[in-house]
Amino acid sequence: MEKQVAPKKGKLTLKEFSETLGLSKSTVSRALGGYSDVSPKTRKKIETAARDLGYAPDPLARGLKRGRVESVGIVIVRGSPALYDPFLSEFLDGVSRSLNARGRDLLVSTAGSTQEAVDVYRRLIEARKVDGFILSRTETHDPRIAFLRDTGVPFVAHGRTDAPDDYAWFDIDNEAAFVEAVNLAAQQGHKKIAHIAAPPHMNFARLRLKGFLRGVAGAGIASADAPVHTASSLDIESGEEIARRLLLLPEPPTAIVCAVDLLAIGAYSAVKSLGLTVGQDVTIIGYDGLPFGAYLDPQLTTFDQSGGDHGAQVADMLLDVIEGADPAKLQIIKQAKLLKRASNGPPAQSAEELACKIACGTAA
Amino acid sequence: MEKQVAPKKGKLTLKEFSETLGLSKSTVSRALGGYSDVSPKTRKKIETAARDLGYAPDPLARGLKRGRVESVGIVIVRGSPALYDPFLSEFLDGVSRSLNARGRDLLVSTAGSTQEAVDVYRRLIEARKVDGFILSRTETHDPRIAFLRDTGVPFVAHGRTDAPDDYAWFDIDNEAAFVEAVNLAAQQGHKKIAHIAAPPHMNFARLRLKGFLRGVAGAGIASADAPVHTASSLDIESGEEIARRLLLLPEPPTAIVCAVDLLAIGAYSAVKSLGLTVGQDVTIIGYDGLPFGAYLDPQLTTFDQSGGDHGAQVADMLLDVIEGADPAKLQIIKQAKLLKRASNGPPAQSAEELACKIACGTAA
DNA sequence: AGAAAAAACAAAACCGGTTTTGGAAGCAAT
DNA sequence: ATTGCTTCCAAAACCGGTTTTGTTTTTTCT
Repeated sequence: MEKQVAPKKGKLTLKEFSETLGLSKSTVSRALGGYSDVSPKTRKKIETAARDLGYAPDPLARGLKRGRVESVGIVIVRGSPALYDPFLSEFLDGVSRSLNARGRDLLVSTAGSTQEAVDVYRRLIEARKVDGFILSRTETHDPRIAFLRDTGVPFVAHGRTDAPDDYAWFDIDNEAAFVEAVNLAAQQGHKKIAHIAAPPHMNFARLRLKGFLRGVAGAGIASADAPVHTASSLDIESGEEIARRLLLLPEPPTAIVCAVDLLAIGAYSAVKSLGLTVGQDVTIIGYDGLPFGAYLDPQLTTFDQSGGDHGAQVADMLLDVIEGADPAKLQIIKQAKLLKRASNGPPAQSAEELACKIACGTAA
Repeated sequence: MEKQVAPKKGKLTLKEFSETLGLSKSTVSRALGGYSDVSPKTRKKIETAARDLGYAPDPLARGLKRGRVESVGIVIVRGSPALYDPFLSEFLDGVSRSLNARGRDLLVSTAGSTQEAVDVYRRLIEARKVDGFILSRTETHDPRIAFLRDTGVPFVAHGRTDAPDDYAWFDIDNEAAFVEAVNLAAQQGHKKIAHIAAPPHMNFARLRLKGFLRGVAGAGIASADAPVHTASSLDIESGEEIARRLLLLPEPPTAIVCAVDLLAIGAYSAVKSLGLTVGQDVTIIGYDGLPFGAYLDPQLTTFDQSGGDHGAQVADMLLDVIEGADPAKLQIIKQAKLLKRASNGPPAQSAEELACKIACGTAA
């Protein structure tokens, strides 16, 4: 194979463009850049010609001088259960739409852990491939945020950490959502409500637990009647196993509030395998709004995520930060929307009676 | 806010680096570029110093001169049911890994249709943001491929079109997989096997149908005993509706081979709602290997996708094309792997008996 | 030993823009 | 009429590399 010569794309260059106009490069550049020392007449002429001839500056060359590349990055930490859920695709779609509307693009990379993500950040910064970052799935103590804050690179987090004071973030009010979930169950007459929590190093998990505890306290339920079990991994198996353990307690909960939908789906299995009916014997409430939840029997009561909107919002915030906005002033919290479906309802019997029913079922 | 001055990153520049070495820019650049007109001694010295001082050329500046940016693009066409499935995330992960291993990055954008995707391609090419593209979910007549072929920009398709001759692609042997699916059912004694097809403008759908037809012909089943219904959209509802229609035929099929898992999941609902048992009364076979399939009752027999491997493979191919390989010689086809689980089995009764059973059930 | 060829490095042009500096023309004030 | 300001445009430097062209030194050949 012959050594390949660059095809010399027929792109119109500033030099050529300005020559056909009979003006200098600098004048044309300044006119298009909106500087003041160009007469209105000349400016008009240049702008018209640019449109007609289809001139647009090469972002690469511009980036070299300006130090910006008009791209932002996101590093997805794999291994999380994110693979199951449509949230990521929707989120990326929203981000992409927002960015494209403002002439930017999105660079995506993956990493095995948040630590590894930091290495990727370092590489991308070093290589000058992005102007800033979007972070997703923040952890309670997040090394990524520490790193980016230190380097001074613009970023926006989707989700907070334990010290969400001086950077830009967008988050759902997880705490309020779980207060609401507990209230829903309490109002329907549940006296014993359990929580299957996610590992507390995920910040959302911490907040959901906090909301759960605030909810039960508010409903006047003793903490002994509000057992909390933490799942080590956020998958269906884990949900099933823990729900089963909860239901086999001497006094089983009549309602189980799950940190994420996958755990709730597992809980369905546990309830069914014990011969019970979801929504009658046991209320199950999830969180994530997985489309799949609508196909479960009965349909899962959960909270909507609307990842697209989040993505768009976060991307917009990041562009603002890149353009100089104060990150500490860009902090947005949004309420989650309850999707009330069919997996919740008044308890068919009390906890004691439920325990009895379970004992009979498993004995049989 | 004051006009912000570029922070002047402390990056080591070629000029500085070569000066500390007492050499010229050109010599240093050529040494690191592996050119021959540098003495071994000098080269060694330069390479060592580069490592010690952490010098790396700025990709932006390099790209400006070379015409390459060390990034490739992928435009995801939204609106497809892709949102449900983990394939996309896994695919992106695979792509990203492969690219990063070779020092490249991935730029992701979204579009509402393949036509719109072409506009995005045009913009990204014009803006010189990528060196090539990865296409996913090819259609039978794909405008994206026509466009990219005409412009001469390197690309690799994940999936073929109807005329897969002169470009690089990677595809699963959809046809063979569906022959296998039919054979599986036929060998277990099914005499009447239906296919819920996907819209034929998706190329994989065309090939799966082709495989299905070849399979039934090979099994000696008359086409009257192998009804094909095409789903207008690839979702659960659609699968349920069509499966229901199939089962209410005078002589219902005892096995249903579905083009994708989502349709199969819908078929489960139809079977169950008619009081039948999946895997006994009716065999259901899917395709996609959605993790969710393993949690259905009974577990869904389907074909594995392993999106990560595909992504990695496709990315590698693209880099080869960018480096000058002949696209027409890069065409890889891979066999799908059957995940034999519990939704298939010998028919509990003949088609006539099944019709009877269904009639009783719906009457009751 | 002298000419030709090869080796090793340096200087300068270039990629395609932006930004700083410079300079001519036009007008008001002294 | 000279000085002093603006206004508007052009020249040149710069961003940080790569590549082409030049030059000096060393080696090889007759």
